[in-house]
Amino acid sequence: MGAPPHIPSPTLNDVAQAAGVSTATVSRCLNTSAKVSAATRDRVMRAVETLGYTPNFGARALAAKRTYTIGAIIPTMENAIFARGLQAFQENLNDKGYTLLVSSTAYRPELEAEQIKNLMARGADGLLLIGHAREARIYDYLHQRGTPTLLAWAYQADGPYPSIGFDNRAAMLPLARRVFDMGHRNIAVISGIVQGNDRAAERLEGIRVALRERGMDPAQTPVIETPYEIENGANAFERLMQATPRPTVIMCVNDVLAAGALQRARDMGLDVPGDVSITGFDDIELARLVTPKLTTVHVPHRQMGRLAADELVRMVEGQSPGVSTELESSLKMRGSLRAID
Amino acid sequence: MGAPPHIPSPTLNDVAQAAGVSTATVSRCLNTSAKVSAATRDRVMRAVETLGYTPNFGARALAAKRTYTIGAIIPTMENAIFARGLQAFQENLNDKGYTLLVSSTAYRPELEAEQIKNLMARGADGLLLIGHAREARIYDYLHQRGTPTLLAWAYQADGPYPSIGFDNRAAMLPLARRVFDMGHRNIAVISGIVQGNDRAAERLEGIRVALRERGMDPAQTPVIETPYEIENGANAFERLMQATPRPTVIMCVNDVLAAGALQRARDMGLDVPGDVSITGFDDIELARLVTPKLTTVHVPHRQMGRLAADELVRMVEGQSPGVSTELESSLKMRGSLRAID
DNA sequence: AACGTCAGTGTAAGCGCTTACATTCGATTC
DNA sequence: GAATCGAATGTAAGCGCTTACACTGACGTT
Repeated sequence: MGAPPHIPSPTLNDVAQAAGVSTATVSRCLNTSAKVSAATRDRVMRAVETLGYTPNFGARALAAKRTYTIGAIIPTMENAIFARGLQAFQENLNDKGYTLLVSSTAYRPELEAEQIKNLMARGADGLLLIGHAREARIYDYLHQRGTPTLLAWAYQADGPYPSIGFDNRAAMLPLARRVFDMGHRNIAVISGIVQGNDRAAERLEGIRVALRERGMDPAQTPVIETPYEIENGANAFERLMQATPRPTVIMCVNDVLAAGALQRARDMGLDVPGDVSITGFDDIELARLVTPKLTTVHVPHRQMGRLAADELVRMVEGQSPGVSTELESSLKMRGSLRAID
Repeated sequence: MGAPPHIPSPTLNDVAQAAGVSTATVSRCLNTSAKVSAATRDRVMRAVETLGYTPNFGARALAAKRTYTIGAIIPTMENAIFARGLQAFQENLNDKGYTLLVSSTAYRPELEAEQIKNLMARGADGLLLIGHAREARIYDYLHQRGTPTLLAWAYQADGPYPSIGFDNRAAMLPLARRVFDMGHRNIAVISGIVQGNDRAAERLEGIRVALRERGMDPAQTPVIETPYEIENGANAFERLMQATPRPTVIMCVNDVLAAGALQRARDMGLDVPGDVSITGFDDIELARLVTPKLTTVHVPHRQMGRLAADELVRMVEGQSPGVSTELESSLKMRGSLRAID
């Protein structure tokens, strides 16, 4: 190994000297592209190349008050729910010359405020947040700072900030209705933690609306709230199946919990959908990997991510005050749901 | 909405004025904690609170040449291979007062250099990279800058940088041997793209070593290289199964590809392991979700992430020159592999 | 020939922070 | 009571960059 030489990174000034110009000219070459003669630009670029110069991000942000960085805060990186949408978001952002900074709250909403501050401190030009449910003081802070903010994974026409996504309640409704139409009357639900999570809350509410439509009492329907994790879905399933009479269908508010339920069903020797039906929500890849494939609600994650990037950049660049977009979801009927005969 | 007031963030100076002290004192309160009287600290902290002050990260980095930020570059965020290990890495880092910045190359090694520069420009104090395979000039750059760097997900005693992980070849070997012991002679392999990916390359090599041990010619064994994606695993499976004689086992270098293979097997009406066995590698959650559960090689991802954070922080803080650690992997026999009788 | 114009370039003032060094002042020592 | 000390605080010099403004000189105009 030997002692590292530890050469400090070359600075703008080093480049300027090497190219025989002022720092202003180098900066202009690197940024505004215009206003520099071709000959000079060549010389500068060569110097940049030779020295292996990379602009210091902090210094640049400090001077320009602009970072071309967008921050996103999601509840979790561990399961795939946000991965695909975020990937599309990032790709689109990169195409537009922006960089994405992601941070996760591990489903602890109380951490969000801190993470927002962190991203702002790092100079984020705009923010992508998930869902609507958060303390008013966070919105106050954002509004005061004038930070362009877009809410995703949930659509709400009259929210405090523009949003892009779908109406989680309305999206769950057709699935719940279908479940009834197939003859199920004994329903149990595995939900995510509803507190601080409007997506989960709305999906649950969608099921309740359907129950009421059929003259049933939502209070009679067993619901287990549990953090989004496969194992938790499995445990919830096992508990729910102990009720008498046993549910004929377990509706889960997302595919991850549903996959856990399915796994436990198999481990308990129960046939799905023979002994019990299971439904999910999101239509992540996992839904088609398990056996039987999950009946679920398809959400256009990629499209959502792409559109979110479009709109957020427009907001950051002052070309849009922030427009909300509602996306369509659709039912995916697969093997895990069967009619009661 | 109304026009946003757009109040600029309060600065250190604002806090200093509010507390009636100099900026130096405020800075000391926030950082070195010592050297400030209790009374003053109280006053300052109150001012910080009142103003909702958050230090400007760029300015701080610029002045302190220290960011308490660690950068990590992984091949992909989309599938779970790195998620768990990285989660543990991040948690441990946070406990130590560091922040993690992640960026992904989408399995395009040529993007890595750029991302490294980006993370360095953002002031990363240290770097976590995956595997050993990369151009020498990247190592040169890192070495010249003296950036503490740790390589993970692969162990190599004599690599250019300290590494933490396991010997991918040695980890694959027992599984391959077991496959032979169970009577399989007609083997086909689905591999990730080997180019620029030493993990995939070594795992593949592990299989070849086992083949040679049994006096078989690795050149006779069909191998399909394909990017890590479920769908690709599925397609590769279908192609491999067209060979005559048909393989009795498809060994995949990771669980994601194996899950794809399994899915396609089912879609083709083939029974696993009745008609064909399938094996994976990594033992991610997915391996236990599919039916049948995947026989695979278990890798202690969480432990790896945790230890990586320990060591990298030690390196950053000058307490360690960088020590490599080899982790143990273990065989997980599950339903997707069956003996030939 | 005198002038205005403007593209190309340089000068220098910060951006918000940390920290080496200087200063202050009460307590301690002789 | 003067000298010494050290804890607490202030002063101010940058860190590497962007950008408003100033400057230069070649060109076209009149």
